[in-house]
Amino acid sequence: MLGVQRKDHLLDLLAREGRVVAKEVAAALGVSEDSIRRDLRELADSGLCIRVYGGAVPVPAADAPEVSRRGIATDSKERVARAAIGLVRPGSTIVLDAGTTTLAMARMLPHGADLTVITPSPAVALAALEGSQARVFLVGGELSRHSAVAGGGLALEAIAHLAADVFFLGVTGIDPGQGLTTGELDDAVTKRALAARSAETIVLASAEKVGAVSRFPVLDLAAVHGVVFDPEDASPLVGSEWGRSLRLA
Amino acid sequence: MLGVQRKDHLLDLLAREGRVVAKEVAAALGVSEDSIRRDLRELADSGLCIRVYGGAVPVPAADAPEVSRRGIATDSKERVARAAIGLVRPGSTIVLDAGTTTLAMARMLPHGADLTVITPSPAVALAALEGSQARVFLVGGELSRHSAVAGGGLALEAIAHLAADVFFLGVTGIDPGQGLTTGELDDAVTKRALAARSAETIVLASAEKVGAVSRFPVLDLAAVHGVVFDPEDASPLVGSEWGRSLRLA
DNA sequence: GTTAACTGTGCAAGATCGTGCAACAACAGG
DNA sequence: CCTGTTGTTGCACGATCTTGCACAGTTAAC
Repeated sequence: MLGVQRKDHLLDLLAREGRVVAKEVAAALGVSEDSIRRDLRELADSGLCIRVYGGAVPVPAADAPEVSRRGIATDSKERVARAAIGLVRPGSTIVLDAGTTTLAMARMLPHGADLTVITPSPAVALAALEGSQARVFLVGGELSRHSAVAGGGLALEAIAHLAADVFFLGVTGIDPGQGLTTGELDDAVTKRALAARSAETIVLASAEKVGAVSRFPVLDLAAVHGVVFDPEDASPLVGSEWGRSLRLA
Repeated sequence: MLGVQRKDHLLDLLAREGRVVAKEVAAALGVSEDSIRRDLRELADSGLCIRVYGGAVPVPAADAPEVSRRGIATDSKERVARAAIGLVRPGSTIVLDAGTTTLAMARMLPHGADLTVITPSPAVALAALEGSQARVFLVGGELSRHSAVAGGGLALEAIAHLAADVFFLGVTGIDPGQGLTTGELDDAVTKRALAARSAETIVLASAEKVGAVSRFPVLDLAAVHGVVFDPEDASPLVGSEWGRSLRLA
């Protein structure tokens, strides 16, 4: 029995029965449990299954990479994107962050506005190229598996040589106390670098972000020049003095 | 027993049983395991099988949904992509050019092969990220409006700092006299830079490219290490001495 | 808290791999 | 017919990989 056949069999079992018990498979295939455990470990390392005590289970759909969530935009994100589009000045150079809100923005870019778009997100880049006449610059780097955005040293090097008028920043948390936060460390670094090379930074604040806090800090609220809230967001934070001051900042 | 007969038999076994064990076949055919191993190695180098410890397995078919969507009769680009996938060695770093053939390759990348993928195409990058476990590096730069591929100074600078094992090159023309050609000047420059940073360059030659000539030269045929033709391409060029020598180059 | 099952690691035996080498056959040119 | 060349084949050998076992640490269950 070839090693690859064993792994195929394991993946097959995983798909058909939703679980694999190391002991059972070892007995069924006539190999030692050690080999099965080794196989499961390797499959888990490749992200093809999840190791659990006694065997393994398939990768849950919820953990699927963000790429598959592409295209789903809540109404709130659409409204924020539309509002942000109003801030795009003809002839300017803008940076569009990765994320569903900026992806929505990329699809709404005005025609004939002589825009230059810079983005670290391949999805946003393609949307901007297809949906507008803008020149599109793609920031290179290693793509994060979770949010499909370029980051790392290569990206920082490229960003250091760029300059833009407005940076439309997407984050996962916007909180009066904790400031702007995101779920990936590398992503936070890239966002800061983009902000540093832009004359203005504007945060896109769809409803579910307001009041939320993620793991890694990106910027202080004082460092941004504006926040675009969802005009229909009824959150008390948006209506508060905090929200108002940010909106006008 | 002639060498070609042995290889035919191996391919037959591969197709019928889904695997080949070197030891078994050697005993069955009455030749040494070395010869079988040599055959399998050559078949693997041609992309006709995948070498594994103990024997070999067939090249994995394209993803099931893909097949069902497009029917059994995949087009020339799909067949070339499939054949090229067989040349991707586990653990290696590959460059995937922009184009529909390389896009098909990105969708077929083997799981759990510990690959690193470098590409100047956002569409290829997203496909690779979505369909495999590979690390994906995106080459930045200005996106050409025609083929959505990064190019220009930024791209060249980024490419200069990369290195890869194999570059899967897509062009629009492959001609014995004119060599490899493409329709955009900037694109040709990018392709050359990628080839210069890769240990090997392999050209993807779907049927409609063979014998065609485009405006801008990319490389001489002598500069590439292999050409993947469509196995079902009946063009006289492919069967000619020219096609054969390239195929084996 | 105790017990049994499970896990990762180190290790040694065996299988397999790639390479270099020599023997041999097939072939072209003189 | 002879000879040099080329290509194939089997063998030897060191390197690498896989596998099962032992053992100690960890986890789940009772």
